[in-house]
Amino acid sequence: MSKVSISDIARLAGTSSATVSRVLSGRTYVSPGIAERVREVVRKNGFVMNSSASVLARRRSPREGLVHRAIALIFCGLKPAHLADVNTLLRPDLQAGIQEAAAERDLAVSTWFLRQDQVAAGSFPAAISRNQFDGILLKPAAGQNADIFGKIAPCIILGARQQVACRFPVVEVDNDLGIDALVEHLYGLGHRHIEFLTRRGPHVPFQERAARFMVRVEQLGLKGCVVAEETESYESYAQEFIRRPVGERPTAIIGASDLRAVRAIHDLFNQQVRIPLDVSVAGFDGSDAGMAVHPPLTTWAPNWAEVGRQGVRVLFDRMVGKDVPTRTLIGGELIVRTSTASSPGAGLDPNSSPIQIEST
Amino acid sequence: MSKVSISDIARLAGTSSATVSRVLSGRTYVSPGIAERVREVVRKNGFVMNSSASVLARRRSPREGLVHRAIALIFCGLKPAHLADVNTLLRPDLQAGIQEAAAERDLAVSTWFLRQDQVAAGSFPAAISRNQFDGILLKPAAGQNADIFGKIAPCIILGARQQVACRFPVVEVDNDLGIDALVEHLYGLGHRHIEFLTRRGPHVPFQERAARFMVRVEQLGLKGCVVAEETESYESYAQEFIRRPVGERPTAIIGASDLRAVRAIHDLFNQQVRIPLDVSVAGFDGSDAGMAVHPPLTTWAPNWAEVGRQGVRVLFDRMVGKDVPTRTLIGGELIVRTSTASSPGAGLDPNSSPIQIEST
DNA sequence: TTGCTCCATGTAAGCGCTTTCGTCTGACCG
DNA sequence: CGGTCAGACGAAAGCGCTTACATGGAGCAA
Repeated sequence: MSKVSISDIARLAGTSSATVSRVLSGRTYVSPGIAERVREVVRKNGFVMNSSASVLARRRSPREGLVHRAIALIFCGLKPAHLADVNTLLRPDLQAGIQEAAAERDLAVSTWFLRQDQVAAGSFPAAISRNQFDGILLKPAAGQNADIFGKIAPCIILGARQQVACRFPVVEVDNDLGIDALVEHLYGLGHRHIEFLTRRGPHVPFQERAARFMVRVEQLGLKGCVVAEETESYESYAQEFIRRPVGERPTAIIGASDLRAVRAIHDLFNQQVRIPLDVSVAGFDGSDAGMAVHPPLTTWAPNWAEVGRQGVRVLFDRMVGKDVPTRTLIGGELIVRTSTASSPGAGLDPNSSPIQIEST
Repeated sequence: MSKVSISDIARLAGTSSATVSRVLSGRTYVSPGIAERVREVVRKNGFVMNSSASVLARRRSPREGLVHRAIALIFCGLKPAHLADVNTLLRPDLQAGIQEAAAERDLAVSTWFLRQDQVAAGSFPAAISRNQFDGILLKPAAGQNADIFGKIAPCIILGARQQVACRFPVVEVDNDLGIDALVEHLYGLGHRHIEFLTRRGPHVPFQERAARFMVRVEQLGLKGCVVAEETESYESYAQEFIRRPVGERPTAIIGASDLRAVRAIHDLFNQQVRIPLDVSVAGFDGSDAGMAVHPPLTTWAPNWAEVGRQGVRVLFDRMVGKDVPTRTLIGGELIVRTSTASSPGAGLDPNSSPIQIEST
C-alpha cells in the first residue's frame, strides 16, 4: 500500500535510515536539528512504519515488553453452547474500560473466545501461539485453569474471584463490599431479619456472596440465613415464604443476583406479597433488569469499567517489568431504588411517593 | 521465544527452507513424501511460523486478501462521553456471532472504539493506519460517515440502517420485519387501535420503526398514530393517556424500544392503568429489561448474533474478492410474554394464569 | 543415445526495519 | 598544539520468511 519506506524518508531528509529509525523509536540520542527535519518529512508524507519489519528486526535482541503493542483479551473456558455464557462474561462496560485504558497506552486489543476443550487441549488459534501479543487479559469462566497462558505472555486475571487456580495477578470486583453495603443499607432501614436468596449448585460467585452475607449479618447481630432455591423442581421461595407465619418471615431479602431478585419479586407478587410494604428486596449486579422490574430494584453495581481500566493498567505495568499487586479490588455503587423501604414497624410509609424509573 | 525457525525445520527434515515454506503455505506442489516428513518435524517441534517475517516477505509481491488473517471491529463515531453509547453499540450477542464466524475462518478480531472527532480528523491509531488488518467491520453511530475507512481495507457496515452515507455493503437488522410482527401480533389479539410510542429528537432507528408502523397500520386498516414523548418536560404519555375518554384510548401500545415500553408500563401502573387488561404494551429489542418488567414484556428480539456471523461472512467474501450483496437483512424473533393480551371486548380473560418469568 | 520438456527442489535475493560497530567531528585537557 | 574521548551519525548485517530463478533429473520422442 504505502510504498514509502524508512529509507525514502531518509533520502528526503538527507540522512540515513538508521537515523530515521532512531528518531522514530526515540531510543537513542539524535541531534535536535536532524530529528526535527526527519519528523517534518514523516509528517508531510504521512509515513507509518511497517510493523512487521519492525517486529522482525527487533527480534534479534529481544527487548523488554512491547514488541507488538497489542494485547489479547481472552474469554476462556466457555461451554460448547457458549452464547449463554457470553452475557455474563462480556459486559459492555468492562470492555469499554479496557478499550479506554488500552487506547491511552496505544495498545491494540484482540478478543478471543476459547472453549474449555480448546484450552484443555492447548490448541490455540495460530495468532495466540505465535506470540503476537505482548500481554493477555484473561476472563476465565469459573473453574477454568488458565496457567497455560502464562507460557505465551504476561497474564492478568479479570473479574470476580473464582476458583481459578491462578498464579497470575488478579483484578477483581470486591463482592464483599457490595454485600456489606446492601446489608448495611437494609440495617439502616430498620431490618433485623434478612434472608439471602441463592440457587443450588456450585456457582462460586454466589457462594462467596452468601458467605459474606452470613459474616456481616452475624457481625451486626441480625437474624438471617441463606436460602437456596432448587432450579428444577419449581417450588419457589415465594411459596415457601407465604406458608410461614408472618412473624417468622424475613422483612428483607437479598438476591444473589439481580435476576434472582427479579424473579423473587415476580413470584412474591403472584402470591399477593407487597414489595416493599411487606418485604424489601435487593439485588446484586446493577443490571437493566433491576431497573425495569416493578418496583425498581435496589442493587449493588460493581464498577466493571474500572475493572477493565485497572486490568489494562496492571497488565501494562507487568509487561514493562514493574512490580504489580497480586490482587486489585474494585468497588462499586449502591443503587437505592424503591424495592427497599423501612422495615414494617419502623414507622414511615414507603408508598408515599409514586414509583418512577430512570429516563431512557 | 521459540528460537526454532523454518531453516531449523528444513535441516531436521533434510530439505531446504524453501520447501518447508512451500509445504506450510500449500501454495505450490511438493512431493508427498517430503511434505509428510516436513509436517512430521513441524508437529514434533511444535513449530509456528513468525508471522512478522511472513507478512514482510509476502509484501514483495502483493497478493490477494489475507495477509494478516486479522480483521478490525471498529465502533466509530462515539461521543466523548462514550460509555452511554457502548451499551447500544456493543451487544454481547453481536460480538459472540462475530467471534464465532471469525474463529471458523481463522481470523483474529481486533476491537477499536473511535470517537467522532478522531474519525473526522482522520487520526487513527497506528495499528489501523498501518494496514495491519485485512478487513474492517464498522459499527458506526448514527450519522457517522465512515467512507474514510475504505482507503485502509475492505469494509462492511454492521447494524441497523442509519443515515450512514456508505458505499460499503451493509449487514443489518430488518426492523420492518419486527414492526410488522408486533403489529400483526396485536392485530391477531383483536386490537384495532394501536399507538407507537417514541421520543422526540432525531433518533434514526426510532424514526424508521415509527414510519414502518404507520405503513403497516394503514395496510391493515387500523387506527393508529405515532406519539413522541418529550424527554425534558416530564409530562408522560401515561398522564396524557388517562386524560382521554376510554373510547379514545388505544388498546395497545408499541414502544420504540424496550426501555421506552418499560417506562410506559411503570408510568401507566402509577396511573392505575392495568396491563394488559386495560391496554397491551409491547417493546422492541429483546432486552433483559423487558424480561424483568411486570408484566413481562412482549417484544421483538433482533438476531444480533446472526448479524455478527453474516457480517464476518460477507466481509470475508469481499476480502477474497468474491461479489457480495450490498445489503443483507437479518431477522429476529417475536417473544410473546404477558404484557400483551386480547383486546378488551375480544372475549378471553388475560389474567387467567399467573405471571411468570424465565428462569435465571 | 540424444535432446527436449517438465517438474520438484534448491539457491539466494530481498521484504523494511533495528542495531552493532566503526568513523568522524569537535570539545577539552595537559 | 597534539592527544584523548565522547557523542552523533552512517554502513551494513541481519531478523525469518517468500519466491523468482537456476538446477538437475526423470520421462519421453525421435
